[in-house]
Amino acid sequence: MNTSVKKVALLNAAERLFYEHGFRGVGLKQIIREADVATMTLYNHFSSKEHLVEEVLKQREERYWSYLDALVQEEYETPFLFAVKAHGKWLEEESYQGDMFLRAIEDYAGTNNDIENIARSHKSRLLRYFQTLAKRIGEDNSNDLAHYFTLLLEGTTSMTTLMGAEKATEYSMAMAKKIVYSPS
Amino acid sequence: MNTSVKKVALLNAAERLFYEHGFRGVGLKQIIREADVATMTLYNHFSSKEHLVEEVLKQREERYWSYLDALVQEEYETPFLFAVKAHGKWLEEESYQGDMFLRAIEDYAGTNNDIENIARSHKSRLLRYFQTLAKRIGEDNSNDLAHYFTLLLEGTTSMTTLMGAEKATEYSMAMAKKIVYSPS
DNA sequence: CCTTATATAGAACGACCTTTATATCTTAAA
DNA sequence: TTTAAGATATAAAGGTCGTTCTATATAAGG
Repeated sequence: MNTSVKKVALLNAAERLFYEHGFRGVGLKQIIREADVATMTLYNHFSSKEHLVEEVLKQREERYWSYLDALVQEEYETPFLFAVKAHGKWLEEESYQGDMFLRAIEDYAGTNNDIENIARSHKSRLLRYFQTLAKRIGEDNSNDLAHYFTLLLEGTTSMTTLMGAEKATEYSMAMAKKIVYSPS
Repeated sequence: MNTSVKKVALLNAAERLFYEHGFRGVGLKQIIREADVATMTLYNHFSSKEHLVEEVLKQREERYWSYLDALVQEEYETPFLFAVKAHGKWLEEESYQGDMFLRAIEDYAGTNNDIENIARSHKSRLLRYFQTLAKRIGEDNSNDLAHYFTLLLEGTTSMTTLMGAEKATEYSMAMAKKIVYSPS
């Protein structure tokens, strides 16, 4: 048994609470209570709150890419549009209120470099993902295209906070089509 | 003298610090120190930290619209593109690291409705602004267009955190042109 | 059986937080 | 000159925070 059931409970409770109320808006006491775990159990698995934040971010990144990969590979014809749609589904199910990684960057910038770097690396991976897609298509301005879609997904996430994932995705899909089927 | 010099110092210090480290990442002690003010002076002007947050948001909203209005009216021909550019300038000068209103919504959702409502009303005002512009143009799908540009600005703000305002604005301007000059 | 890992409850620590209280000082208008 | 408002310094209350400590319990593996 590599990962204990208690550690999983802690990570899940922490991810949910951090996402709902922000990293600084949640105390360890609350996490411990909701994970139904003793104080020292937390400190046996994570050496500090900030290390817990790091692990939560890593877990969320993994979940995000698993979710996206699984969906995107269903449809291979128009990977760009499908990525937008898949991201929209992720927002609907798991990200109704902003982006945890962006918040981590903002909350810990200049305070905790480890946390900030983990969050930033997730974001650069998103850009790299679109760059790979764009090159495969063989566009001449593939780097620009990748940036457009990164910006589009970021915008959709923000809009989700304002009007829900369904409407946000509806608009971002329409924009995505304009971008894909538009002369460069 | 309607607003005292100390109150202004408090609001400015608070806005800067809240923006840099988040509402919960800054204590009143730090705000008081950097505003060079006594504790009771803060409580003479603001009845609590959360009320201070409200006033900071109101001040920032005013500054944002003053900034945008002043610039947009310089060029009246293509108001959409110019709004994107003006927003980019705002990002460059005052918003290098995410959006304060979005953070307020996320940090205080379910905790403080007053703060959340102030932040949300700023966002709905942004949408209304674009709706007005779109109607003036006389597009048939003016409501969609307004949403596209709201999403575009939100995306640009997020991208600024990731790669700076200059590059973010460069890409969002290119996207804006594709959207404006694209068949509906 | 013994060891080791994992878990438990509960108290306590010092630091920091927001807020209130008290008492003094400046200043400008009435 | 008196008065009232604004600002000051200092202290402390009351709470929460992250973290550590102690001491005990359980269960699986060698």
